[in-house]
Amino acid sequence: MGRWEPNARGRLEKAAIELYIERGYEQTTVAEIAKRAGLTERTFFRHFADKREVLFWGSGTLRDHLVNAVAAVPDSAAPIDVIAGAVESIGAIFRERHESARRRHTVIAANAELRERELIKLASLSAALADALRRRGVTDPAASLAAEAGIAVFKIAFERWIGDPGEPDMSQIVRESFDELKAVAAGR
Amino acid sequence: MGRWEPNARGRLEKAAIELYIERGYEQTTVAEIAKRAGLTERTFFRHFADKREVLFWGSGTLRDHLVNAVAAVPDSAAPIDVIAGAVESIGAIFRERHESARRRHTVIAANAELRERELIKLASLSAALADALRRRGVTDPAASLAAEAGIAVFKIAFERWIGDPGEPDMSQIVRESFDELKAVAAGR
DNA sequence: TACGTTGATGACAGTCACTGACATGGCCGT
DNA sequence: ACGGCCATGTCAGTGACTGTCATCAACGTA
Repeated sequence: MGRWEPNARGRLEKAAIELYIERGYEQTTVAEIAKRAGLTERTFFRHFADKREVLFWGSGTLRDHLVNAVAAVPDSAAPIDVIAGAVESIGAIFRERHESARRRHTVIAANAELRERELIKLASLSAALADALRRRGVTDPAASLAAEAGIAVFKIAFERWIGDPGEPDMSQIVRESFDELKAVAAGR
Repeated sequence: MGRWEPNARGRLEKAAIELYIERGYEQTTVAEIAKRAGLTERTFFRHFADKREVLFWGSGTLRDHLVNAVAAVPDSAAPIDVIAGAVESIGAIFRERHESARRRHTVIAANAELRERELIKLASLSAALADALRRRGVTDPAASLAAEAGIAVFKIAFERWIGDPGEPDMSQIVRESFDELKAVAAGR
């Protein structure tokens, strides 16, 4: 048996999310999170760069998934369809997590600092998508525009998915939203 | 003559920008800003909600301008062209401010907190544009998508304008970028 | 002219996010 | 058995931000 309980990071994450839900993000101190996890404040900051990051550290996985998904699309596809395919494939990741995603989204939506952090994470997804397109030979500004538009679609599709308890498949909503984008951009 | 020097807010803003450029945002304390402006730290926080906001309080003006510009476009225009017209009209505001915009952008780009704040300000512009479209009868998700796409174009056009010292007219770049977006969305 | 009100600022103590430096003590390889 | 490793604890900071009360010129009003 170890000197310490295992999975310190996981305990901190669980404690933080519980407290953010119970009493709100601003009303929760890092000392309280650490105490509930049986650790000290200093240890919290060894695992997470700041009080917000505990809700966002998983976004690296999402970025890697998107980049791999872009690489998997056939070379013949147009940039916007490469992006659409990659964003659609995210649906599988979220399939079993509708309820936890909804809870997390509620916490984030209630606080401006957390919304800021969410936006910069989405911007980093966009930057990664644009990079992946450039590696396929797509030039700027088309690469940046396709990536930004794709993330815009993702944001809107995600909110619709969160708001619809009966729809487990985000991919479907993403597809519809890309079609809407194409219609809007065509001036309809 | 007043009890205090006039234009406290303006002095604070000037001092803050100078210091952010001279030694960087993180290396500048609010106490130093206040001292250079001949005021106290407490007074800084009466004029600006936080240390970042001093670079962003002007964004309300931009939002109002965009909303008015949307209202000024003929009813017959498609949503994406309404947004394009509104975003193009921003060019006039920036025409004489190429150099100060570039300096400000350099400061923001160098710091993650400031980039976060910039993103949430852009998101609030997007929300305002979507509202303005809804008031014209455009329904969701078309309104949100057109607004998000428009802000995405603005971000990209703005960076190109900043990077091109010989191009004083952002409107031209915005127009080209909207055309690129339309081409990308059409699968080209 | 006296006087009460207002509003921007100062002074000051306090909370909390975050950091650097050093100490502790099981674990693991030799 | 020993010695270094590493996750954690401890502690003393710094700096952003807030609440509260004091100050005092300006201004309106009697």
